[in-house]
Amino acid sequence: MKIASVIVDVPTFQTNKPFDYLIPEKFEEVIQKGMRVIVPFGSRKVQGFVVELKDVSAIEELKEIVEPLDAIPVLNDELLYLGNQLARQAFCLKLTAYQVMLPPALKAKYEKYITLKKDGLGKLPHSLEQFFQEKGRVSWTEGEKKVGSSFLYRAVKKGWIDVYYEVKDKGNKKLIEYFRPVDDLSTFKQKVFATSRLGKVQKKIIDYYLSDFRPHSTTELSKQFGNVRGSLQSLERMELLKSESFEQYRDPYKNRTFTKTKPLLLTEDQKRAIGPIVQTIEKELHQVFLLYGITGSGKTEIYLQSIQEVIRRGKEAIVLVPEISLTPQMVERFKGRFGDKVAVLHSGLSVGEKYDEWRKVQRKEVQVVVGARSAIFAPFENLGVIIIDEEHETSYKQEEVPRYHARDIAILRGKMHRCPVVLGSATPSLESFARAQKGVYRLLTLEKRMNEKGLPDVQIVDMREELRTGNRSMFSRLLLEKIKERLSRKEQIVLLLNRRGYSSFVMCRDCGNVLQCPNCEISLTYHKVTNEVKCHYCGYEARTPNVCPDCGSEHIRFFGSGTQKVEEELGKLLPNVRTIRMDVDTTRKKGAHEKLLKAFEEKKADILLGTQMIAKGLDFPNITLVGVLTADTMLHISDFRASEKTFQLLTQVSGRAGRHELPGEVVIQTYTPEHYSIQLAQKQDFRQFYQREMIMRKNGQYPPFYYLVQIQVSHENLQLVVSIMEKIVLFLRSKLSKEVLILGPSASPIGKIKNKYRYQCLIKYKKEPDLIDILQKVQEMFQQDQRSKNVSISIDLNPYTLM
DNA sequence: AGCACGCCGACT
DNA sequence: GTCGGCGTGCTC
Repeated sequence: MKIASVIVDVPTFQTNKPFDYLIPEKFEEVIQKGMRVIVPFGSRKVQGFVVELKDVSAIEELKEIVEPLDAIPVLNDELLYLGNQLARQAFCLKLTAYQVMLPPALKAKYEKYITLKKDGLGKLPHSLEQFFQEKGRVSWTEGEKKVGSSFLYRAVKKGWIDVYYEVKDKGNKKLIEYFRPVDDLSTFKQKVFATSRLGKVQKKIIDYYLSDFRPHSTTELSKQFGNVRGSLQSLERMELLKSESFEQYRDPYKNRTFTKTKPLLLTEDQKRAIGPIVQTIEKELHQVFLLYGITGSGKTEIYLQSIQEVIRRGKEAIVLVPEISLTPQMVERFKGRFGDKVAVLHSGLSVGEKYDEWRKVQRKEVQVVVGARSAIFAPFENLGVIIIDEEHETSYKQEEVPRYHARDIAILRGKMHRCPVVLGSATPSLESFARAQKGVYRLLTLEKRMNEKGLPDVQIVDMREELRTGNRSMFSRLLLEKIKERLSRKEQIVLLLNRRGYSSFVMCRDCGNVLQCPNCEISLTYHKVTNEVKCHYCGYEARTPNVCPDCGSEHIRFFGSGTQKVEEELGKLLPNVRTIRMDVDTTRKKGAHEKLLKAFEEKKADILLGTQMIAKGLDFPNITLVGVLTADTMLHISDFRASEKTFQLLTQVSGRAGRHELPGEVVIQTYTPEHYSIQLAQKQDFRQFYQREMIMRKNGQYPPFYYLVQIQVSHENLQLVVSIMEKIVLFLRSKLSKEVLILGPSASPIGKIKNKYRYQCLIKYKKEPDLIDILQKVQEMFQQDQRSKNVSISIDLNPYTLM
């Protein structure tokens, strides 16, 4: 095995295949499949993944691998297989697939350097030459700043300077440096005695060691005596002390203690549900379960006890939760039960923290991973169960390039490990429930709430009626009255509004002109605090104009209400009310989400006002009222899942009220009270909603009756976009079967984003065995355009947003 | 991605 | 006649 096939870190389709390299003799024992290596590629050095070892290559002249980057492969055989599968189904590069499966810390960084050649002596500007004298080499960016890139290019041509690349090995592991005495105490004393001269600081350090004879960390010593690095190094040279480094994990939960919990006694309902799961774990069978349990019915306890069984058998478990509900509360439940057997992976962690948590898995120091979508790639090798909580959540589908669904990966892994996959939800996705009905998944149900409490009382308020009777505020009389009632009882309230900012659009009352983003086909949102209008798609910001830019009229008005406006209106109606606002704007900073929730938990506010991010996971005993300000905002977007999403959101948010001793109430305000998704959310009747919605989907030829593929082309040039899209559709029509429905080409619902026009087509199909290969061809056919003209063609299997 | 090579128009 | 723009092809 002297040759390694390597996928290089060059993100283009042209290089999306293995390149062969010779393994130098000194690394023959070291280099394995799945490791990262540095290889020469053209004129530079790049990172790569070894995907195969072999003895012969079709290529005549091979270059040698420079060096390995890992001691243990970062991708095991299963992950390599998953990566290839992912690349195929998500139409992405193998490289990209490997990268999403790994923590971002392992992604290579490159730095371009220049060095001075003999011929360049005296030819460069002073500022640059000085640099060379000081450091010997200069980073390209630094040099560029000094003398400009064109000069540098010329200097390279003239042979004055050399350019080379370095793969930056980021010291990812956090090391703690210790100094320990070289000898035992008596030898140490003798040596000290024999040493003729000791500096002042050195003496202090020696005394410290004499009083406490054990290793001390550099940080500890520095705290005592100031900056002592130099002195310590001298002592090391005198062979009194010796430095040692230990790796230390960055523990995001280090200052938290978790109260140990014991398995709870299961209700009859729960026992019935967990039985089949445990059986499949015991028999080592693959089976997908849909655990349908109403809010508060104790799904988490079933997860916990299934995992317990898995751990007992020496196996491992992955638990996926939606990012947003990965709150301390959730983490606490798992850490409380399984202690340090748990690693946590979510986007709130720093790059280093993620890397450390990931490595705990790699080194088999933990048996459980709780995490968001990408945690499905946790490198366990002996999985006993995979759990996906809130299975219906759209955040399990990655909307960027590798467009994968965590559920699909979970099932793939479940098959390979012969273990169950448990999908849990109070409002399952239609797709999953339909599969359960067909027997593809096995349905398990929890129909009762654990505490035997009834579901909260839900009331619907017709806002048209409110308008007719002269109430033009955002709050119906009923909701306002109930808010006041809770305030006087010192109970807490959650208000949901699905729109951030102040108002959703700005319109001129004279000419009807709506302020639009200059780069996107989207109306601008008014933010009062900064008096700006913003585009939530491209980030465009501008001062709010005083007059209409179209007709010059001063009658510019704001329509629709966002969280900012509601907050303001609340302040006017109830002057002393304490409100916490939670939306993308207030939770941008790291840890802000957590902090706001904590403040609410500690009753520092009466009302929690937020967008859908508050709908999940919070479980505070004092919440007795949930208000949904406008239930219809989501209903009218052009999305075949609009009703489903509305039903899910209303049901989920209703579940926030009255989870404990105090009974809960929910008020839903709407302009379309007759709509079935609102009516059935009131009754919390999932099954009936399912029946109704399935009829709609069947008529509309949507999932779960048809599978969907979205192909989207975007570019600055509209003609180009249209012509490519047309060619694609023509090609598809010629290749796909007659039963397939191809819709389009048509402009995307948002026809332009960031100055790029967007066109799309939709494929609806039931069975199309060659589909992936045909779509792969589409990708290939337009490779040239994608590269040279910068056209982007995205193919999305089972898309979740059709915007 | 980065780089070389080749072709073309524009300018010293 | 040379400089520099871009389209194309190649990197084991």
